[in-house]
Parts: sequence; C-alpha cells; structure tokens
Amino acid sequence: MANTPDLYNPHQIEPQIQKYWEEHRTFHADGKSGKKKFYCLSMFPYPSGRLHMGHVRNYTIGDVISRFQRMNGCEVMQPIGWDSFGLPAENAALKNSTAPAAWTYANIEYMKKQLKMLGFSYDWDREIATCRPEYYRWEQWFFTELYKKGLVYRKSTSVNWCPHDQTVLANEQVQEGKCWRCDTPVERREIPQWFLKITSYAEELLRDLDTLDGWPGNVKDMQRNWIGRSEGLSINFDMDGSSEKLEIYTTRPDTLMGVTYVAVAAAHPVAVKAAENNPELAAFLRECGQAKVAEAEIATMEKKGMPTGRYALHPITGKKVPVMVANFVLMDYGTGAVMAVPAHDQRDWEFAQKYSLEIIPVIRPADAEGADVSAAAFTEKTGILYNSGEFDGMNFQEACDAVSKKIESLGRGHRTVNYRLRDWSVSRQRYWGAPIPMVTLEDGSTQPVKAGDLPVILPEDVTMNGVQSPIKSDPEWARTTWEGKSALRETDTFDTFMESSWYYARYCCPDCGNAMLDPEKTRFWLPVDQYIGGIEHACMHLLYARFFHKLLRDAGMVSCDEPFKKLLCQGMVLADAFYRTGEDGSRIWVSPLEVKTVRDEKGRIISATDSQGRPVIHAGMTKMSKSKNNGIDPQTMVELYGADTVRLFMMSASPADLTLEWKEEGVEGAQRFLKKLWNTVTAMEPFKDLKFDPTASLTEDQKNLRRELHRTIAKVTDDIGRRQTFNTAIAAVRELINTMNRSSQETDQDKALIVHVLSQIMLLLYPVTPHICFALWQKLGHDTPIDGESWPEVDESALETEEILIIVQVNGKLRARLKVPVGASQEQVTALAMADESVIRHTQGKTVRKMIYVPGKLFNIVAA
RNA sequence: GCCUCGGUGGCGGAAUUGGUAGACGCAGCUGAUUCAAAAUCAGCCGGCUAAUAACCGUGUCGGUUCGAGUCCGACCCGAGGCACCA
Repeated sequence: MANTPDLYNPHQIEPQIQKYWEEHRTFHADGKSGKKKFYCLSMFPYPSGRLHMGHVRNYTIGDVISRFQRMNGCEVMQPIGWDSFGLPAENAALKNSTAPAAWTYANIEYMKKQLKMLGFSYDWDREIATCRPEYYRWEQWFFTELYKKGLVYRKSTSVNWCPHDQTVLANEQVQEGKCWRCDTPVERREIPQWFLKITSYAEELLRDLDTLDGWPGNVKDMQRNWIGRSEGLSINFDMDGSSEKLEIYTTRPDTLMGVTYVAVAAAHPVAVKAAENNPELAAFLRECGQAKVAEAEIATMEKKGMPTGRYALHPITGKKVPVMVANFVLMDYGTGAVMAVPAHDQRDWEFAQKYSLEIIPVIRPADAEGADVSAAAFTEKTGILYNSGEFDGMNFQEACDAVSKKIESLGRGHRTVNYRLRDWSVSRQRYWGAPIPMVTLEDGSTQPVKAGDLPVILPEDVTMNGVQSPIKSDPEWARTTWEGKSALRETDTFDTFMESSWYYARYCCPDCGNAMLDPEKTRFWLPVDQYIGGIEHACMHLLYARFFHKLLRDAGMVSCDEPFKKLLCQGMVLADAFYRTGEDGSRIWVSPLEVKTVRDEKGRIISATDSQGRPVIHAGMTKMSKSKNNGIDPQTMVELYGADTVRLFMMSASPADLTLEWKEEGVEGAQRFLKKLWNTVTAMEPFKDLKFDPTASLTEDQKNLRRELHRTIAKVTDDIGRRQTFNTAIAAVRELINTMNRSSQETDQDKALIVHVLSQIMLLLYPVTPHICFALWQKLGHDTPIDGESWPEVDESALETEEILIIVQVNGKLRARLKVPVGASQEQVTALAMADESVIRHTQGKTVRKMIYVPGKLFNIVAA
C-alpha cells in the first residue's frame, strides 16, 4: 500500500485548528479563572475594506504577546473591534453611491473573516463597533456631563474652507492650497466649534509621563514637547492713542528692553480694524487668509508682514513701537500677538532685516563689550544685559526675575505658565460621526441634550452628494424640543478621536446597557497591560486617550490614573516599488508581484522587467501604498503560504519597532523553515515514546545540546517577555535547531533528547506560529492540546560548563581567544595570554604599561 | 521650520551594561543528487590578500577611553508627527 507522504499543508491544518479554537472558546476571558489578569490590546482598525500589512504586523505582535502571557500563567483578555466612523466611508459613499453605514458594515464582515484566517487569539465576545448607537450614546452622555462640569466650551476657530463647494476640508483634502475635488483655492474661515478643556489636565498629563515606565522614551519625549510647558511673562502693551490693550506672552522677559516692534495675527482685531480704511493692508489680510491651517505650512512659508500704521507703547520705557501684521502669527495660538526682539530672536531678526525695523541689542556675551547682531541674532541665554537701564549687568535668571517683578509692580502683566498644547476641538462638519448632543434654543442659547433623550441617532439610510452632510441638508433632522421648547440640534459630529479615546475601557464591559462603564469590571481589567500600535499615534491618539482616562477616573468609572501600562510602537511595512515610464513621461507604477529582476553575482538588482517584458525602474523600498502600487495583500499571502508563514516572516524579519521590508524571498525562507520543522518532527515521530533521562550519564554531544536548549529557553523568554525583540528570539530557536541537526542521533538516549528538544521548540514557537505547533505537538505524542501548556522553564544545572572563553587584546585589538577552566585565576590567565604567539608578536620590543582584566571575559594588554 | 527616531556586508538584521563587529536569515557562488530542471543536502560568502598573517572597515568630521557600532560635540542623509487621514 502506497503511503501518502506526510507533508506540511497549512491550508489543511490552519482552518481546522481555528475551528477548534472557536468551538472550544479557547480565548474567551471572563476574569473568573483566579489567575493574574493580562489585558493585551492592539489599536483597533478602521474598517477600510481589507486588512493591510500594517494591521497584520500590529495584530501579530499583539497575538504573540497574548499567547506568551497565557502560557506564563495569566488570564489574557485580547479584544478587537472597529473604529468605524470616519472620512473614508464618506469618500467611498460618493464614489460607489452607497450609504457610508452599509459600506462600513460590509467591510467589517469581510475584515472579520480575514482576521480569523490569521489565527489571532481574540475574545470575539467583546467585539465593538464605534458607529453603533449602543457605543456612541455613552460618549454623547459623557460629553453632556463634561459640559455640566465646565470642561466643554464653544469658540470660533479656523478651518480650511472651499468657497466653491461651500464645505470644510480636512488638511488631507487640501492639496497645494487647493480643494482636492474642485481645485478651488482654499481659504481660512472662522467657525464656532466645541472644545474639550484638555489644557486643564496639561499639568497632570505632563507629570504622569514620569510614571509610565513601560513606555518608550521617545514617545514620552514627544508628548512632553507636544504639551510644551513653559514659564514666562504675560504683558499688556497699551496702544498709542487708544485705551485698547495688546496682550502678549514671552519666555524671554530678559530681552524686554530690546523690543522694537509688536506683531499680530491677520485675524487680530487690531489688524482687522486697521485694515478698514487701508486697502493695501486689507489685501494683505486676505492673502494671509489663504494659507492652509497646518503648523508645518505656517512654519515653512515665506515670512511676510505689513505695518498696521498703529503703535504700541513699551510697558517700561513708554517708547512707541510699530504694530506689524505678520503671516506667521496665528490667532489660535496664545493671544494672537507677540513682542519682537530682533537682536535676540532669529525669526524676529530676519523679519526686521526684511522690513527695515530697528534692532537694539540688549544682551552681550559675558566676555565682550557688546553683541554683534549684524549677521544674525544673539540668542544665547549665557549673556549679560546692557542697554537695559536698571537691569544692566544682570544675567539671564536675574534679569527674568527683575523684569517680571517690575512688570507686575507696574500692573502691566504677571508671571504665568503657558502650554503649547491647545484645547481639543471635537467638532467636525461631517456626516459619518457621532452627532454632538447639543441643541440651540430660539433665544440663541445652547443646552446639552437630556440624558433621557440620548442617544441622538445618526440616520444610516442616506444618500451623499459630496457637498453637505445629509444631517445638515435635511432641515427636519435638526428640529427637536428641549424642556418643551422648540430647539435645533447641533449638526456637527464628533472628531473620531473621541471614540478611540475610551474604547479600551468599554472592552472590559462591552454589553453594559445601563452605564458607560461598569466600575467593577474596569477595576479588574484596567489598566491595559500591553498596548500596541503605530508610532504615528504618539501624540494625538495616545494623549487624548490619557486625557479621557483621567476624565473617566474623575467621574468614578475607572480607578487607575493611566490607561496603558506598557506601550509598543511598531514600525511601518515597506515594499519594493517599481515603475515604467509612460509615453507622456509619466510614471506607471508596477506591482512588485509582477516584476522579474536580474541580479549580478553579488545579488544586486541590475535590471528588472514587468510581466510583459518591458523594462521597469526600481524606486527602492517605500511604505506600502496605493499610489506606488506596492501594497501586498495579506489575504493573498495567507492563501499562498498560510498564516503561520506570514506571521513568522513578520516577526523574524526585523525588530517590531523598526520598519519591516516585505520580501517574497524572505517569506519563502520562512515557509522553508516550517516545512523543514514539519519534516524533522515527522522523521522523529516513530521515537516519540522514548523518554529522555537527564539524570543519566550524558555524552558531550548530549550535554551540549541540552545546554543549548536551556540557553535558548532563557534567551527566548527574555527576548519575548522583557526585550520584545521577537526577531532575535526566532533567530535563537533557529540556532538551536542547527545545533540539534549537528548533534548525534545514534542511541535511544540521543533520539529521546531530540524528541524532547523538539517538544520544547513547539512551546517556544507557539506564540508566533500557533497552528503548526498545535499540529506537531500532537505528532510528538502529547495527548492534550498545546493551548493549555505552560511556558518551558530553564534548568540551571543544564547551563553549567567547564570551560570559558577569554578574549585577549593588545591595545584594544583582538589577538587571541583563550579557553580556560571556569575557576582560572587572573595569574593563570595572564600567564596563558603572555605565552600566546600572537600576543608575543604584538608586544615584542614594547613595554607593557598596563593590564586590564575583566574576569571571565576579557584581558587587554596596553603596550607601547 | 519645530519635535522624535534611524543610518552596520549585495540585502533584512545581530552585537542586551563601553569589551570577539557581521549571530540568524535572504540573495549569490561551488559541489552532491537528477536524463534535465525544481526541490533537497553539503561547503563558501565585508574589503584587500597566496594566506587561517597583517592592515582597513559600523553615514561624515572631531573628541573622551586601555578599549567606541555603543558615550560626547558638529554636520550630512532618510523616516514619523505637527492638532480636520486614521
């Protein structure tokens, strides 16, 4: 009878094992096991239609950590859901004439299937979608509570406005200053918006960063700088010939005597008023109103200004200084006015040069008579004041204190703490979002919707015309009553960061129907033990979620101070990009899957052609994107290679926090590894019942293999558990397999050891490639599934060695490697080192000046 | 422009606390097997070199140190974020 060869077939085993997990509810978490809890969370996806490689990378990391913690004795809760409000649904609705809701729900269903075929250990019972009223009703309710607490206010602020479409544009929808749909130049426009007072929590958000030991330092640095706490002086300048005041803030009070002009934003009342009978100035203000609302835009554009014709009075000397309008001063930042000290601030200096404004140096280097500001501003804080009257001779700190005191005693200002962080504008003039639960009464006053009238439901069965939100174009939708009086609903919706700011808490009690959160359940599961997501969220999402958590805490719904104990930011996924040049000279991007490359003997790409043999140009590795046609579809990859191969490649090709370069050859390498592993286990299957006895007398080979096994267990445990360097963990397992293959396989004890090592390898690889490990675990003769197994333990006795390696250097350069007995003394090492041929050669004719001995490691001879 | 991170063989990367640079893999080369190819197995694989000697070598320049990929200073290049993409 012919045997069918037993080959690795992921497409057969993976669906079976996934079905087993689903039927057995293996990954369901209810908090009743009595084990230590571990909450592992990956940033939930926007349901764009298909999973992309960035998702797969994110979720594979989360799954590896979840399975690892599970094996280490924790009850792991790993939920998943959908960040399902957002702009792309509206764009898709326009393109395909579908309702955003229908499109979104269809995408969720499809992507759910894709997640399942990757074998992630989610507790699907906790799935949530933020576009469901059961979810956003609590967000609406919480907003009305915050309103009652005084943490919500309304203020006018700038937005990008398309005058043709009569609509607000997202920054993304403004391309080169023009509307992406109709190419009309975009204008800045002030409209009233709802704000959350995140600045009231700025101090705590800053301070608590120090408690986040499990966060990467760079993310904490970014948040610190984003919050941007500064101590300075707020000063009121009197306007010449009027009772108006001009309030400014400065972090350099020491330079106050060098102020030669004041600059205001184009939207500042002083500028607007001055432009009333100055057509030239009015034209300039219109020009300023044409820039996009983005900090990078403002910081890089050409600095322009114009005099208002008005003057402010210096708060100490009373001297008249011109008031300029400047395009780089924004009404939304601070007070919309700044004092300018061109001698000691580079931007002010350049502006003063351009518009021939006075430059008065008031700080000189400590070792010079005066400051040379002819070529650039002198911006050091190490100088001494001069040209400053009563403040002459003071240093930076003395001057700051003295000037501040003086301004305060004159009643013209006060010392204050300022933040770069601005309050959070939560209003969006879009349809596909949670309606803001506010109403306007006929008397013009605004009121929060009563709790009993929530949720304010967003209609889902709508048609989009691309210009206006359906709830704005339907006058009936807004009509309502409040305390019996007729009222109009707010038609703006929430920023989608609102939904993603508390979803992690809702996962603890997704079915809670009578409250936003169940405090008992949040107390049990929170904080999230491990959060995983992209570094692009370092400031906004991660700061908003921390802010929301503190709001929830102050409302008694959660009991810890921070939502995410440990944070891992994974890198982007890149792929080769290729293009050929079209007849009109344009670049036609060709998918890397269709490209054939020719390499030289070193393996460098020397030429490439597309599927029709046309030459294409290699544009290097870039982020997977539609525009470069270099996105690799995860589903296609799973269908070709299986989920385990995709997971293994993702985790082994680079460290989790760096970019990952998708290479088909590398994926094939990962597949090759799994096939070999399958074949090795199959070959050892007949010996699965042999038991390895570590207490028997072992051969050198056996001792060596056993030592390598336990070293590998120690390394993989540390790499996954502490360092989160999954790539080196996998490399260590591969090394162990190489050692095993070189090891003797003669005797029953040899074979028993190999069967034992293979079983341990299954446990080490299970978090990364759970399906194959599940199947091979059975083949190795275990009759209970691998899912219930504990993480392997290191046997210290296996690690013992008789010899150690000492590195011998002469003047820091490697000259010899010495194998010495474990207990060798420094004298013995010295004698052996000095007798080494290479050491003798390199010390010949020289005097030994010094010898440095790092016990058990290194011996360096300094000779000259 | 500002904030943060990164730069090591042909390529991805390793080197965990300042102590052997290049683990592990991909590509490539050589051989075995094969009618042949694929697959598989074995060996080689930073530069220079006859060499397993010596020298050079971790973006550039300078510094600290017995010793620097790692620490410090300056610069160059690339990536992420900059508040309405998520």
